[in-house]
Amino acid sequence: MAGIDDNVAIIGDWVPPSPSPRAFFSAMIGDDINSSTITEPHGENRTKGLFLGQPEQMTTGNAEKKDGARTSGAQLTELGSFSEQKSNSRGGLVERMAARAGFNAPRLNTESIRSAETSLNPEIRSPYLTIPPGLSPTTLLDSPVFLSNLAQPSPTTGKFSFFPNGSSKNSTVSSKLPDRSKETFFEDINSSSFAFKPMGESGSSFFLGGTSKQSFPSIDVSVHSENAHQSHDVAPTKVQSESRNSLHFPAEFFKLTTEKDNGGNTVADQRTFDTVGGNAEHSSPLDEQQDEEGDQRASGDSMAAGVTGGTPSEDGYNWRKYGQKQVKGSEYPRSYYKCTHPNCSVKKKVERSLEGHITEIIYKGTHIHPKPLPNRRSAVGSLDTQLDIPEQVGPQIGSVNDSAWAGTQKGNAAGTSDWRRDNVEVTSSASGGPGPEFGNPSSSVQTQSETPFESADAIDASSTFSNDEDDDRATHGSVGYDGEGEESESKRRKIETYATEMSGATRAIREPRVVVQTTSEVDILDDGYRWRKYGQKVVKGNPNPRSYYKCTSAGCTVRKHVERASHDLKSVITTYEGKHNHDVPAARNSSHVNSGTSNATPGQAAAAVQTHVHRHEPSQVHNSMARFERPPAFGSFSLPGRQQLGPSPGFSFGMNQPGLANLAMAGLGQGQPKMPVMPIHPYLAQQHPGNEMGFMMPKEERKVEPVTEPSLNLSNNPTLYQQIMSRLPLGPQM
DNA sequence: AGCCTTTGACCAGCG
DNA sequence: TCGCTGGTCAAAGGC
Repeated sequence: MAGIDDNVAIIGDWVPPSPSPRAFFSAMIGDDINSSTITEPHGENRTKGLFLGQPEQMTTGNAEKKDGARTSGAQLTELGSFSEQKSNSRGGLVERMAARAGFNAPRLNTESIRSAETSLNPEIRSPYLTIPPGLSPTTLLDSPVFLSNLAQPSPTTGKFSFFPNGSSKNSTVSSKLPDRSKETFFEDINSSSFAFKPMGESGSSFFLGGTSKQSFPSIDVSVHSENAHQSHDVAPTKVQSESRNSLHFPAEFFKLTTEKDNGGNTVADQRTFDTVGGNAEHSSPLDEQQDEEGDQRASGDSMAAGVTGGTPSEDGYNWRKYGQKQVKGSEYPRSYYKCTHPNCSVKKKVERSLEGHITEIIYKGTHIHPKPLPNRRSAVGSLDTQLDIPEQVGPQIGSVNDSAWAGTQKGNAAGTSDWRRDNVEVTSSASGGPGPEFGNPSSSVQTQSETPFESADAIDASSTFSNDEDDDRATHGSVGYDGEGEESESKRRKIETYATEMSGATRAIREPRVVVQTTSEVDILDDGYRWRKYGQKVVKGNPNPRSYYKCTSAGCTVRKHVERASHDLKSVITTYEGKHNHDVPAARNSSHVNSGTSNATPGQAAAAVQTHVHRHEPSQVHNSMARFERPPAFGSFSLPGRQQLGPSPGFSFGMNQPGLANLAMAGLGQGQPKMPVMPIHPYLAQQHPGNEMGFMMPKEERKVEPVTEPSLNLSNNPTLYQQIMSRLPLGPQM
């Protein structure tokens, strides 16, 4: 594959002029790394554990082998052979899939990691880099010092002070590392069986597998592709930086990559992995770790979540388990999770050993939101907890291809060949795709818009955050962290500031509640929309059970609960809550599961700019301050014959917040809904077009109970709710 | 009150 | 068409 070759070539070009990364690393942690070799017989588990994301490595290695003439640098060679060995060390499904697909999807094997970490053998320990609490391997990766192109000093620079062995100097050293060194640094790590020794069960292994390992290799691919196709417009250094969040990649880069992806799976795959892993990467490594540590303490599984999503909540995101199954060929039961964020369709499959250790995690999709703030009630899907910080909002890649785990993001863990293919598809679509996501390579790819650096710009615009990836993360992920831990003050402040701004918006986006009491036996359940019952409960005051429903339409956050009136069993009280962003599904008979295809697709929604309640309002579209709808130009991004990738067009991203709006405008061009835009309730948009203060409005619940207006055509259920909603007062919601 | 997990059943794709 | 399999649904109960 050209992509691979390119990679190799690039890699070769990047032969480090500076001290070997290994030497560097060695200096930090001693000779352990050097002493440790891939042949070190520490058991298979160890080997496996040490090399999460090996597929990527393998790819690189294979490529190298494939075109050894182009491969320069002992490191690469070593890496290649090493990868190969890894490959050998790991058998089973992944390999089979790899063989079948010609590609190895990264697979997170936290179990292995655990084994390694639990080892008491000093020798085993040696190759590990012990990271003190508060510092994650990804922190290193994220550190501005690795962003040579980012001259700005960052508070995060201090992260290295936490480097093991108390080598504060490490920080200095790292910062001085040539880009190439940086890159090779990790390669060496890989090749030398470097691993971050998990702190506790969860361990940092997660980072290694999910972030460090996967993101980097994949990055390499992207970079290489870029270089190969882009005349090296992007300095390796820069690329390296990008590896973490792709924020600074020129649009062309993504475009090229995408194109390449279309033609070559390898690149696409790699990139995809980035994307997948990207989710995790969005978050600040440091914060993430900190946050995760807590989680891990509880579950003991691993940080895997963060990037790889160990336990449902360990990765910082909120997940709802919707199924579990013993799949054939799998030793352990597989659990299925969905991100509880209203508009996020990310799913993951987690296999756990009997001990509860995660043995495999496969992500599908890309989070379109930052990690929810910890320490808040685990609001599943709650806007309060999961800020709809649009940050990445752009396109909901994951949702986009829900059709079959397409769009997938193998988070870190990775994937099967099928997922890989999906990724490719996604990527392709992304190439035309809309919105980029911060820190998400794939998203970046998607961005391929005309505005280069949109991501970066967006971030910058966002402000207060410096433009380095760390900041980026702060914007995307850190926001979701409480920052408990060693987080620097400055960073904390930034986060807080951002969070504060976001919170304002969050309050503003409180969705209205409309209570509708029907007097007929026609249950509003049959209101034309598709609902999924997710709970039932008997609430006091009413002996009749209340059923809870969520709109099954992708991207729709509308919920409702229905119960019979205690005083009149014929009366059905339905309480709607949420914004309502799509039209009534065309066909009631369409597959429920595949509602995504039957329900208004994002594109459709975009075109119509309709919501359950508010179908009108062209003004919404034109209200630049109120909604951030996908411009027509985005049409080019939509995938022919498939669900549109990005955020649902009907998905409204409010930008009422002056600051945010400005930022958005400053950093993003039209059609680049990737900036921090806040979802805003349609009411706000309607009622306060251009009202920049709209988002400051306190949450409010509108209640219309019971609905008694005879004018409401109850017989026409599909429009009942709309009628009701449309009749709501238009006054300010302040 | 709201959401989660559990778990058996259902559904669709595939050979 | 049938059986297998993976993925999802949804009732019930728990947190």
